[in-house]
Amino acid sequence: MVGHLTPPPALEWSVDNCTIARAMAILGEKWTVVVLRDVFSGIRRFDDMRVRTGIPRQVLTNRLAALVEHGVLRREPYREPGARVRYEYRLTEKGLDLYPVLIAVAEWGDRYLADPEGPPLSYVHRDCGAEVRVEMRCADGHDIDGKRAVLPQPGPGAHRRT
Amino acid sequence: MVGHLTPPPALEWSVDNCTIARAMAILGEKWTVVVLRDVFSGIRRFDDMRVRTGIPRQVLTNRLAALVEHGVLRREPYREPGARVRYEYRLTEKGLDLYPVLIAVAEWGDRYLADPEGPPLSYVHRDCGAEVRVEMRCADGHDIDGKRAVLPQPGPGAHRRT
DNA sequence: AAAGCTAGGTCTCGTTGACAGACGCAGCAA
DNA sequence: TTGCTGCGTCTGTCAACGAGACCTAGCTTT
Repeated sequence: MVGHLTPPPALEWSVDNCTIARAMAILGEKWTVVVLRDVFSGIRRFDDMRVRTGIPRQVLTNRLAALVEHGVLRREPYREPGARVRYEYRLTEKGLDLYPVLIAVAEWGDRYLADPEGPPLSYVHRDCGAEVRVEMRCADGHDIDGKRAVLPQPGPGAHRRT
Repeated sequence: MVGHLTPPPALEWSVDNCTIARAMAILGEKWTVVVLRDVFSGIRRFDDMRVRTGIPRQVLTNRLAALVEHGVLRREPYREPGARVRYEYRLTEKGLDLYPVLIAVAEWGDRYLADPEGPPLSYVHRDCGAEVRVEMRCADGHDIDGKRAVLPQPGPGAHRRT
């Protein structure tokens, strides 16, 4: 416990190695998160995704290739009886680790952007069926009460701007 | 407690009212989350953001306008001594509620995309200085252990596809 | 073996959005 | 009057998206 910290001078740390920007370079391309939503829901095949989402073929091709290239998805061969070998897309560990991102986005969207009848998709705990949410907690185990209780700080990779 | 649930038939619920897609229509535009990162870090003025991020003027103008229009930011007048009135951009409640999203993205980026020296930015608990993380927890209070313990389900707004 | 189906992948072309750089503009100061 | 500041807008170029048609490998059917 160090007492209340004060914000650092905000303009002094750089931005070119920003991990948020890098993450969003992957996740922020149009349709990428929608593809991930489907994959998390067990949709693994090109045409299933395309039909469900309406993503143009080329774009879907690009997104899947990019996600595979970034190690979020992996391409696995499968074979339906009496058909040739095809490939499906499955989450890697790196991909599964996007679950909190997906749920955080869904939670925000559900709160502010849902239709009156509610969101079309929810996430529940497999063991008890209760809705899953994300919560902020600090490494010392304190639950973060208000959002003002979080303080952005320069991290180890921060370097001053010229 | 209902025992383990089995996944629903995945192809049967629709997608056009998806709150994830709607959220990403706001957050997924290029640079939007980077702008938010700055605003959360206390950067509130056009040129400060532009210099720090390198976002082209037009794009920054568009993003700020879009975020204001969506109610994520609000435009507040301020006046430096001996200058005319200008406007700065501040988070609304709706914007502050994006904190879990921002931290979830940062956490994933930090884990997989950071430079060897570490990320340039971290989020700490204002009271104790410990790093803030997001965690998944269900409404019954169970911490979600593995990521396979979450099950996507059709929600109240789900409607079948034709 | 010829023809057709399936689950994708590829090509083309029109439209939108990003980027860089220059210019405009409302106050305030000199 | 001129210049500075903090934005905003205009212009032209290039990449990405969107719609639709066309291609393809391997299987089945005749």
